[in-house]
Amino acid sequence: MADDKKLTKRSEDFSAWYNEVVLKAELADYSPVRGCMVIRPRGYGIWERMQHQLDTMFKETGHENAYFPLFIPESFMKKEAEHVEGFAPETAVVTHGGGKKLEEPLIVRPTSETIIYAMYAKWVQSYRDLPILINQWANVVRWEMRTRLFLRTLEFLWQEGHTAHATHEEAGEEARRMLGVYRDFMEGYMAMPVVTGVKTDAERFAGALQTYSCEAMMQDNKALQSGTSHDLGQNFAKAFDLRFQTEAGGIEFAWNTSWGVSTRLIGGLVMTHGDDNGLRVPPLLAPIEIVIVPIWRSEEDKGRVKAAAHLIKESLLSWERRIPGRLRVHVDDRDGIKPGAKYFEWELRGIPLRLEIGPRDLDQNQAILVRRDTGVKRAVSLSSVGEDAADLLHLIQETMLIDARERREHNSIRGGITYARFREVMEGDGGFVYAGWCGDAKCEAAIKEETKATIRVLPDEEFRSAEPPKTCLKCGSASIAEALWAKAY
RNA sequence: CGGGGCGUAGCGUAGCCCGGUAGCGCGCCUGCUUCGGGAGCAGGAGGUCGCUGGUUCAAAUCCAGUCGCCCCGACCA
Repeated sequence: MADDKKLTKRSEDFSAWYNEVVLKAELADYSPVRGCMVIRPRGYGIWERMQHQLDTMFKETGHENAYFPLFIPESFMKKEAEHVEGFAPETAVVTHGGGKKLEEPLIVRPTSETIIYAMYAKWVQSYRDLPILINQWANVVRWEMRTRLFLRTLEFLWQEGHTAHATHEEAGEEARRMLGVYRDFMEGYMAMPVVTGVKTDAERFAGALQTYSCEAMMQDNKALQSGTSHDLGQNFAKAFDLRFQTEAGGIEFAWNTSWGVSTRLIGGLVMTHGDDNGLRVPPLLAPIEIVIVPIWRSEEDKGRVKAAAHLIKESLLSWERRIPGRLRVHVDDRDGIKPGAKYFEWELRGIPLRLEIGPRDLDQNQAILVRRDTGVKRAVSLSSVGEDAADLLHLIQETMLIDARERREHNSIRGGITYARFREVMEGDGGFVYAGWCGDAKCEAAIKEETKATIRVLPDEEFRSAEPPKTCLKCGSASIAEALWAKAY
């Protein structure tokens, strides 16, 4: 049945489409544990490439990796009032170990601020010990009510950077710097454009002074918070007695930041780039960039075409490209499956470039390159296939970002929207709406109540409208900041 | 936790009202023919019908209970 093979269309049921893509492209699968998923090799391969690139960027900005325990003493969590209040409802608690009740319950980390700053307090005596710039790659647990593959699971993988500084200014710069790193990564590698800005009180991280965020627009026009960076001020330093002696001889509390991105990014990748044929992976993150499909009729052709396919792979692997690393190539020479079936399979999995080689091509010393993003086919000479493939991959990467940005702008509304119109938009197609805000949390809450839309961020300057809004979207009094409103994941 | 739905082969499902040998599609295995956009034919493997109890000569089917999952609402990367 042909219908069994087709995905639900995005326009029919976006949520069903998303689940099918994740499962059928073999990125992840449901596990026997409620709310927890298994990340399969094709999904984990993308995560590994994300990790590698981010890790490089963290190192380039002076950070080192370390590892802190999974378990956090309950008393640690309780030391920062807002923090415990924010996370208590969603923590998993270990009460027994080795068959005995523990004297003090252990929290399975939902995030590691408390244990990390407790350790920093031990390591820091003087301003000479600062800054501390540490990142850890870890799993965390948050006991969510409703889960979605990659977007919200009880356990997920992430990185959390934790830094300590001598001045607030330096910490503030760090928080902004890492937000910039996230943005560069999301746009440069994921081809996922983001709006950056600062969160309102309602959406701020529990225990932070300021939370900065990257917000991306998914194809259903909802916002995905894809990375956050926090200026923690001295809140945790005070809770954990993280003090240092200044150059002048006084004693001060250190200033902290924390910042993180998670496997949620994979969900963002799917919902940013996927189409009705399946996943589309930007080349820079694709574990396989090029799949070679040999085509044959006779036994005789089969031999020579398969041999040619492997030779082409060797040729591609030896190509010196401008970016680090070799081309990542796979030859699909499985017997008993027709080429067409292979095309559908690799398209579903989102491989950016397909190379078809058949007897007729071989006779003409050429191959066919097919782009996953546009479907456009092109014949190339076997003598220049490496260069052509590398160029196309580069072009695909660029095109995906441009297309995603165009889609976002097309679904963004700016300038003088009435609240009635706003409600229509949020009940209809949704999107990003830039509008004024009076600064009162009551207006924000009322809008959330009535439309489900929230302020995703107060956008950074480059994202703001040329003409600043004058009045609050809700109450009509003077606007103190332009806000980006949207429904969110 | 409130509302709605569903548990039958790896996946999707029919059968249930009206009890009586568990069926179909996809996938899987073998063979032959195929192979430039989801192949065809032939043969084959695969099921404690979520679980427990009850009614009955007999339960996927009727009754009671229970567990799990999915969808919609309040929290969240």
